[in-house]
Amino acid sequence: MLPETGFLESASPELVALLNSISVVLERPANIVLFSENDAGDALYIVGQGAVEISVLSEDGRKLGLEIMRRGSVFGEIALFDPGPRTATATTIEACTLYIVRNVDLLKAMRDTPELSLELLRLAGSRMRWMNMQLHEYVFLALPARLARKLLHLTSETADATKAFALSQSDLADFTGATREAVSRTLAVWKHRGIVETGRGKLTVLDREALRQVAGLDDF
Amino acid sequence: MLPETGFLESASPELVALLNSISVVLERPANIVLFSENDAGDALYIVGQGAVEISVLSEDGRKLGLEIMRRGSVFGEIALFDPGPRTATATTIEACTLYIVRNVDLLKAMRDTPELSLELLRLAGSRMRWMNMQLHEYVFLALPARLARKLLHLTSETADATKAFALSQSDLADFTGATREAVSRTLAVWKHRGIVETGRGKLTVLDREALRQVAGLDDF
DNA sequence: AAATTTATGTGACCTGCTTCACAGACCCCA
DNA sequence: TGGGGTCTGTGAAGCAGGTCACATAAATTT
Repeated sequence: MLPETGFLESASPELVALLNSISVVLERPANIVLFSENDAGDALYIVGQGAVEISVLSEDGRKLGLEIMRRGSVFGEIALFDPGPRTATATTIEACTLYIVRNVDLLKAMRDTPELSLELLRLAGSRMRWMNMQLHEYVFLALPARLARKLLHLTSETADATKAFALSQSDLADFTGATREAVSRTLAVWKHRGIVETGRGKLTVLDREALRQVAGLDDF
Repeated sequence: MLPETGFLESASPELVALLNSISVVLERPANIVLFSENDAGDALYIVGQGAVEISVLSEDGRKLGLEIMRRGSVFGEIALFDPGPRTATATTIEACTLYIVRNVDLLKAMRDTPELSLELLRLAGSRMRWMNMQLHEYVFLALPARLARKLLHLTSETADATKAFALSQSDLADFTGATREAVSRTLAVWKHRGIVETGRGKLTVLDREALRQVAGLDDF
């Protein structure tokens, strides 16, 4: 059974029922590449359990992490809308239960039930807004602000915000498009100010308000 | 009558007919803001004649130019898929003939004719691919490569590639996310190598192959 | 518990781009 | 024909972040 969080929370019962009927369950261990940039793609994924990292790669091997998808998140849907190569790479970072929907099955259903298309267009629109925000942040913000935003975002989903979350500084560097050293130095300053606490491979946010300030999210 | 270039070239006769029947013609002089980031948006635009610049702005007034839309281009469609604030600003840079399609009209038609939804989803998908490319270029490429790509892209649409095209260095700076000075220095090097020729407010590409090399588009 | 591996902290230097400053060049129009 | 904008070219200095090079510390293996 599909989860009822994330995009599916706001989806109609009809769409959820449809997805349940045409999706295939897939179990995957951690650290498996689900698909890579430029692969031919013909299916979208829904996360049931676990976590999947979405990233883009440069020719010379650099990586930019975009998002961590958890229970209820939908990804890989560009291939549904416009068949062609994948634009990002998806890798499990925890053992996962995934639901796969092949685009031919979904397109067939959409022809029968136009309402479904409208819901999926809404999904497309929200994904575009999200991509626009990524570009905006990357172009206009310096490293400290980008890092603060990523930390706020990535820790917002854990129920207990004070709990440490598991990402190394190298991972954070990938997610902010910076080097590990630069992240380390920035975190050192914040640690000194009591904003965060760091440990090997984990990090705890102590003062979200201060981070929001660094991120430029307080002045409006 | 709508143009039959750009997205509409690959659209079905049914969709073109529909758009013709529900669109409203709008004439606008140059240098008019059609809509701004964060405006409420409820319509998409199709360019009949002229040119429209799509850009995003930062809080502190900086601007990043994304694209110049010409005959046949469709823009402003995020508001169609997912009603909400505009994610970019659209400004005429030449006098324009535009066709406006209100999203309520289009959504109504889509409910009746599911095939139309599939075509619009394809539009959504291609726009996502394009945004992904923008992010990719901005994150992984240094100024010279970004500038080279923008020049190649912006001059690819003119039939005669050797003809000068009209953009100042400040405009190019906005389109590459750099300063006017940095653009000027880069162009000076290229001019010296015979790759481009510059004039006040205009520029001619003499050696597209050399630009492609700088852009990193030749090694594969 | 020693040895190996992997993550973190930090100094020193380098570089690409920004910022500031100004000098010329072009263009419009009085 | 000349005078005030608006572009363009270029120098000098500053700086954020990258690169390189280790030192240390925490986990993992043997």
